[in-house]
Amino acid sequence: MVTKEKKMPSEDLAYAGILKLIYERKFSPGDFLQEEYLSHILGMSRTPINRALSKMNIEGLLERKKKKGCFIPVVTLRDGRKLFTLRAMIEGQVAWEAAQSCTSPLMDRLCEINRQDQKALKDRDDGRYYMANRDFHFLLAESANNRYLERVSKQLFHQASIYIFFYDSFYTSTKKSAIYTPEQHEVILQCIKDRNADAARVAMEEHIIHTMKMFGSVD
Amino acid sequence: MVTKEKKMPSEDLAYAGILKLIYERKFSPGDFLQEEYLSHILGMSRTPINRALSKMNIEGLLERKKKKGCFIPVVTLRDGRKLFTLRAMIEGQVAWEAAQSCTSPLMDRLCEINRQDQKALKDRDDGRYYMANRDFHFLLAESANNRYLERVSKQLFHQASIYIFFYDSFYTSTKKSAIYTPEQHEVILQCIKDRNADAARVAMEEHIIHTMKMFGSVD
DNA sequence: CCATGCATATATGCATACATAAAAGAATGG
DNA sequence: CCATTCTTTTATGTATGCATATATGCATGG
Repeated sequence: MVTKEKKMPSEDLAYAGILKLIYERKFSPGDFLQEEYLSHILGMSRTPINRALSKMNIEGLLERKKKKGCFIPVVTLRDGRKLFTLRAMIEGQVAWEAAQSCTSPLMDRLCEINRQDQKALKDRDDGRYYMANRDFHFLLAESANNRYLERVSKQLFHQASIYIFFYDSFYTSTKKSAIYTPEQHEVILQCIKDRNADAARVAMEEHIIHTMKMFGSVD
Repeated sequence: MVTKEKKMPSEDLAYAGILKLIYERKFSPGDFLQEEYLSHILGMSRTPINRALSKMNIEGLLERKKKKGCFIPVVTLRDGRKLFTLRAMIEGQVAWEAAQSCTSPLMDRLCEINRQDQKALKDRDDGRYYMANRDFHFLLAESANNRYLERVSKQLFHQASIYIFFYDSFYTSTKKSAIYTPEQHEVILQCIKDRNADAARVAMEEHIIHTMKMFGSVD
């Protein structure tokens, strides 16, 4: 056979599937995610669904009440500002450390991802744009060569997605917040390429705060 | 009946039980934690054990290999320094925010915990000392009134425990690193009481770095 | 004697049945 | 007519049996 499709574990499929449902806006803040329903939709038993939901809960993507189930978090703009302020701090540190330890092949991949980002934005393909943006922040987190910082950075990104998916779309346009993203990413990459760690930190902090202001300015 | 024991969910009992086994040093770095063995020891089925292990894995307390199981992480001093540097940053921020939002009743509880801390240290009761120390950092994390910062702070504390439990005992004495802890906690509390956020941050950063240096100075 | 392939053992991944707790609704008493 | 309590409903929590992937050891061939 030509295709070398490795059979993915059901738990991972469940995680990806539920995440997909969330960012296709099949649920709203406060909505209840029933295990049986999800297991029916995704074509598997409750076990991997439950484990995926647990993971999302611990990562902060979902609220969970004992013996009740999982819910899409109802978040306030005030909380959102706290999250993005923390993200600015953490991802600023990521950029700072990446500027010191990032290798050339990683830089190339980051540039490539940023090109895809730009292309998806041009094509107005929201799904691909989200993926490329996520890939950029995740690969940068990995480039910092610090397992603890990487984990925290990825988790905060996931949590921020809740705001991007819901809040942002209610008050402003996603496109508005995205339109300057690729060029800001470009600036960050240039600082890292120059091994200017302090500048990389500042550029990243500004990028995160800019993203926050897109939905944080409405209350 | 006098005691109002609410029946704890098995998953929580499993989590607490496994954590207890870890900090009673029943396992060493690299050791394999077999689900069936744990379910036998803790007197429950594999299901809650598996869920507790998943939680610990996501929190970074355990390594997990697909279709293999969970292991006590094998960590290096180099990684340890990265972790404690990050903790200094995060808990410094916790202290800073707590200094602005901490209420009087919380302050009283923090002082009370610190007294227990001191007492446990005097009695050379390692278990109670660990619990009191954990309670101090956790309650402070809650005092910051920032759900995201709280989550990150608690997770990093858990991960740091791995170093405290294993590394520290191999090279130095636990008592040595603990002996100045209550008075450092006292300084932090005083800064918070004075609403001096910047001083609270510095005091906390120094406290974390001090803890790190107890085992970070041997390589 | 070493390398490669296969068989077997073992522990996790998954599916399913049942137990249990929380919430909603009905019935009864004030 | 409202409040309280009991019943019923419903979805999660837990236990268990089977499927499956990984690793180990043995056998066989070069």
